[in-house]
Order: sequence, then structure tokens, then C-alpha cells
Amino acid sequence: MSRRCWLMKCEPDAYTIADLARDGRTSWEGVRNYQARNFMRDQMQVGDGVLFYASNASPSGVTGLAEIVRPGYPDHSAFVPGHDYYDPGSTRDSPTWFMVDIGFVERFPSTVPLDVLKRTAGLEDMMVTRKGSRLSVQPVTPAEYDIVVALGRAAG
DNA sequence: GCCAACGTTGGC
DNA sequence: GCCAACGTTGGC
Repeated sequence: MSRRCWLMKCEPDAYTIADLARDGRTSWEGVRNYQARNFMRDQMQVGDGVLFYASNASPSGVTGLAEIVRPGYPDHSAFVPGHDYYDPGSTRDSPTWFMVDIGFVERFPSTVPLDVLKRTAGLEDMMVTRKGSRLSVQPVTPAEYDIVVALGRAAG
């Protein structure tokens, strides 16, 4: 199977690429969107590349790279009453929500901002560059991934 | 903080 | 199954 690549969004208030660099790896719990859930549960494989995207930031954009270190498994935060991510519809016997673990790969010298992504040739079809795209876990092509990596390493 | 765009919910 | 109302996302 060919290389798979992803873009995963997170608000800096919640978690940043610097946090991931410090922690080494983290679990990606709390995704409550079925399309994103399906990608994590069904398609992500250990070693897949991840563009780490800071949303609601100044500027928003790709701040570094991660990789999948554990494929999809039930999001146990959904089972905990009172937890921010609690969902009574999800049970241990029949979990609704899934998560993956990601590991730190690289922090870019500076953010590759969304407006740069939007005007870079070859990235026209990336979901994140399209107006109104709210999906927090998105597939990207290896070609798109490589272009963003080059932008990230060139920046700074 | 504003608000447009989106996904989900629920009445019918 | 339609679709209006609602809550959330996320750029600005």
C-alpha cells in the first residue's frame, strides 16, 4: 500500500507542536465527527505522516510534523461521565468514537500559514484551503504533504 | 468577538 | 425523509 498522509487540526489553547515535542507522543481523543472518526478507525496506519495544523491561531497553519504511532482504538474519554468528551451513546462494548496516538517528528522553524497554503501551486485541492472546511482530520496526498514539508523547512 | 459555514438534531 | 433550528468550528 502506498504512503498515507493526513492533516490534523488542534487549537493552540488545547495542544501545540511544542507540547508534542515535549511529550514525544500523545493520544488524539475527543474527535466527535463521524468522517474524522472513520479515517482514524479505518485508515490510519502506524508510520503515516501527519501535518500538525494549528487552528484558531495567529496565524493558523501547519506548525510541524507528526506520525501515527498507534492505529485506531476506542476513545475511552467518551465513557467517563462528567468528562468534557463524555458521550453516553458510546459504550465499551460498542464504542462510537475512536482515536489514534501520534508521535513527534519535527517542528517547523515557523508556521506555514493558511494563506501561503492557499496560494501555493499544487495545494489547490487540499481540504484545509477550501472555504468552510471544518473537518479536523483530513487526508492529504503524498505530493501535497511533500510540498508542505518543503515550505515548512524553508520557512524561518 | 463576530459571524458564515457547517454538521447534527428532532418535529413533523 | 425533509428541513428548520440549533450548536460548533474556525477564519478573520
